[in-house]
Amino acid sequence: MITKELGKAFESAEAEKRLYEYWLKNKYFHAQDKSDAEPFSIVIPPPNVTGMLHMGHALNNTLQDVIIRFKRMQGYNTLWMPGMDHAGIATQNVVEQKLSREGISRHDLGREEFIARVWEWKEQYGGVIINQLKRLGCSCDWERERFTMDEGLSQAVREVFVKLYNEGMIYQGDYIVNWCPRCHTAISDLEVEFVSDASFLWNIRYPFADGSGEIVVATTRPETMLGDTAVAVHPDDPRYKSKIGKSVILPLMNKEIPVIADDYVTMDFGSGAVKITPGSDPNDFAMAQRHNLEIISVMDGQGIINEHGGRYKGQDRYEARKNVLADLEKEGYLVGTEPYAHNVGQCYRCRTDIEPMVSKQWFVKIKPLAKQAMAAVTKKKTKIVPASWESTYFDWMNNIRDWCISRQLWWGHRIPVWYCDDCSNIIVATVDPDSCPTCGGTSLRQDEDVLDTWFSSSLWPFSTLGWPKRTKALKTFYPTSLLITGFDILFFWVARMMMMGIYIMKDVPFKAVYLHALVRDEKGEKMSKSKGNSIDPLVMIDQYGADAFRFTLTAYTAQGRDVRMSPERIEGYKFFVNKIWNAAKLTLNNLADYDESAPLPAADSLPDIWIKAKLNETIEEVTRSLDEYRFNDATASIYNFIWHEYCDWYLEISKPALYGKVSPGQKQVTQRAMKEVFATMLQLLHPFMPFLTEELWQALNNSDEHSIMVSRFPAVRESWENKVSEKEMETLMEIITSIRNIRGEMRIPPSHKLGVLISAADAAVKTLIETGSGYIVNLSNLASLKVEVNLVEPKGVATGVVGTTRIFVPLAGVVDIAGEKTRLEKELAKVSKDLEQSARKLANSDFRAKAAPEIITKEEAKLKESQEKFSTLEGALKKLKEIAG
RNA sequence: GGGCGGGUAGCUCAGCUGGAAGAGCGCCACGCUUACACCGUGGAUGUCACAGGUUCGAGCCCUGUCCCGCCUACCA
Repeated sequence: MITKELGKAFESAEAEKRLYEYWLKNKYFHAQDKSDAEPFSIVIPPPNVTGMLHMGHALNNTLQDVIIRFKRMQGYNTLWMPGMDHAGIATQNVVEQKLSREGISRHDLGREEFIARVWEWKEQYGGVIINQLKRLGCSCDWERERFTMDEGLSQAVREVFVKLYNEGMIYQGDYIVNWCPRCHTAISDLEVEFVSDASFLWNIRYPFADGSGEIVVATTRPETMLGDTAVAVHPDDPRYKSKIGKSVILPLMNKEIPVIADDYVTMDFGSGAVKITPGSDPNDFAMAQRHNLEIISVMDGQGIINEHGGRYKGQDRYEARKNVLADLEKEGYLVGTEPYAHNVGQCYRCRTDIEPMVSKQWFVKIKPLAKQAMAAVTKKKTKIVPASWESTYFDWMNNIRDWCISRQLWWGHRIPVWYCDDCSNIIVATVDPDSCPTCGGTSLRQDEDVLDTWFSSSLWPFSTLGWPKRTKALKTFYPTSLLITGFDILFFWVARMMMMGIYIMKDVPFKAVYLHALVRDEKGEKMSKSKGNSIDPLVMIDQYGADAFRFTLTAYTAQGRDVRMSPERIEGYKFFVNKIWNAAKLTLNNLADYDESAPLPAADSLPDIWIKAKLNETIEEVTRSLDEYRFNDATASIYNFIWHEYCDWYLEISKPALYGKVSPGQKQVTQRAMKEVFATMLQLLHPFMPFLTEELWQALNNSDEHSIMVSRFPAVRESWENKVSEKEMETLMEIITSIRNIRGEMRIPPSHKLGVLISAADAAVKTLIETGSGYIVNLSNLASLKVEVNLVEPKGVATGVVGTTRIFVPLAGVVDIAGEKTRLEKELAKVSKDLEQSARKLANSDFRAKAAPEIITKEEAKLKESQEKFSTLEGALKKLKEIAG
């Protein structure tokens, strides 16, 4: 048969480009809206439109592609839905920075013009990551690519908002929220990151208004005292019981505030009294609501003290802190300062310290949604893998607070709420209203805020499939089969998709979710630009090829473990690619004169049967591993098969047959087996190394008519199972290894062809060895091989033992006898340790009484083997000593 | 403060339901054998963090301790 000639090495860069285009051209990535085949769908975790491919994306998308290609080859109607996220804050930041280089702000442009600029930016620079995903080999259905801000998805957002609003699940109100003074927007609890700050605890004296002494409070944020509206103590605190209801004078502000009692206060912290600033602290805000306290905001949206801050007006919050402290000191109110470590909340986007502020925001009532989302996991409607994440999921859901969904940004889905200036009616609608349905007035103002980006992301599994339209795609692919994502967005995204999917679609968004770990550097540190330890995936692809890179990521993915990426390991798998390439060259070269149509002259030889049995086991392992998302096991299994079974043994042992040194018939039989095994092996490897396998598949078939990616994934074949032949082949392999071992240990030069004698325990073993003698002679470089049943050990030989078989390598004239003596002694020590262990176990009556029968049988066999080996080695040693004298 | 994960060969890590400790890299020796030196053949290397316990049997199960990560939390 004709195969394509292969070059010296796999040219990954050239091949990747060519083959990806080939796949696209043939629409192999495209899923059918309607099909007889069973559907299998995954939605991509949409990368930010501003994003550049980093290691996290590379890992996440490689795993998705592995599963998608695997399922596609298994015959499913496979959809991998791609797309991007509009990333409200991030994108707005990028465009604002660009504008500031031009010397303008978004306010100079106005809202409409600014948004137009963002779209312009998106068209020009946005979505580079899509092309980067293509370089990884991702087989997404690009024809379906969606964007959270596109028309359909925006409609979905409105529909959901209106539905939630109408059903009382969305409300608006003045509450304390996390405010970022730099981004000028509220953010959700999740978007706040806490960092430890080595600061101070300042103790401040608040005198009683009636002059009867004072009360000392401690704070980490003295500047907020400007907005204090109470001092709280524990109701049971004997020190303060009598003071409850009295007033203290707020220093610097000279106003009276009450002393109240609330069991939120911890008696044994500090003085047991705490200042209450409802406008600047969420706990204090809650207390203010319980006690009907006045709520004063002393800062504006930029973190600058406003008119409620008295003489500090106009000062930035850090400057105000300094001045407040100085004044307190000066006026004798500062009692003490102690070093204190506490956590400061920062904006996850820009690292600015968060300022808790009271403002009017929109919220989603979350408890009812969370309840359903938990039930779905409890009832296994959605399976979380690894299951250990379930407790984290439940814990978060149980302690969840209402979701603040409004953002004071311009880029995003504008809240579909209008206010009528004529009758102050509120209109919540999916379509922009022209006039007020209540009074008919036309002066309508739309709410200025946009929605949290995660709001639209939470709809992703159904909005991308066409909802609110009832599309065929939606019917076919929802609920999706699987979600693969990093555990870091379990709350941000996974949990919210669960809630929205169940609420809107009345069904879970995905039947399973696989959470993978984070990619770190070699030292285990999180990769980041600022640390300078990040590895660019694209550089890795350029350097080692996408296949080696993907294989590395997959091989690193053990459940529940961080991925520590190092270029050395990628290089190692590049060597694996090279190994496969060369094995392919050998394979293909030896198929040149193979006539597939010719009748088969003989049955498979022992190595042929063996390699198929091994391949069968590999198919089973790879399939099971992928079914269970045990990615590292899948790669280990296939790596071992290709390198150590196919290359190291099968190809080597088959060479004589392939070179026609056995018989013409045998050559053809081996060609047939080799071709089949090689082709199957490529298919097994395809999900991990799509480019290399496609290239070799086409070379093997000398055609690009049928892509490997739409070929049928190998299935286990009962006819390939053969435990007996496997065992026989293993015996031959062990004999070969034993002779090689003696050669190596005894420093017998490879050029020296040995004459070996083998003693078989019985006629059956003798026949086996004789049948395989060609393999043994060839692979252990022998001049001659003689096999007898119970051969008497000759003098001056090195002895090897394989089960009941004894191998004698004459040493006369080759090496000194002392070397063999050392080798035997070493071997003997090892065996006697095994022997002792087994004997001790079997001598234990409890073991015999309680262990499973098959374990006992196994142990007995082990003992027998050790005993035989021991006596053989001992005998050999004795003989050697006789010679040596 | 709670929760989770981890501590196995020099390094990075596997080890699924408890039954003779594994891989890759590195290391040592030998080798240009007509696919591959990005290779081949052979070899060395472990008180499985520590202390108890359960069990005939523990890297794996239980208890405690010590380190190291991460997540979460309203003690000012």
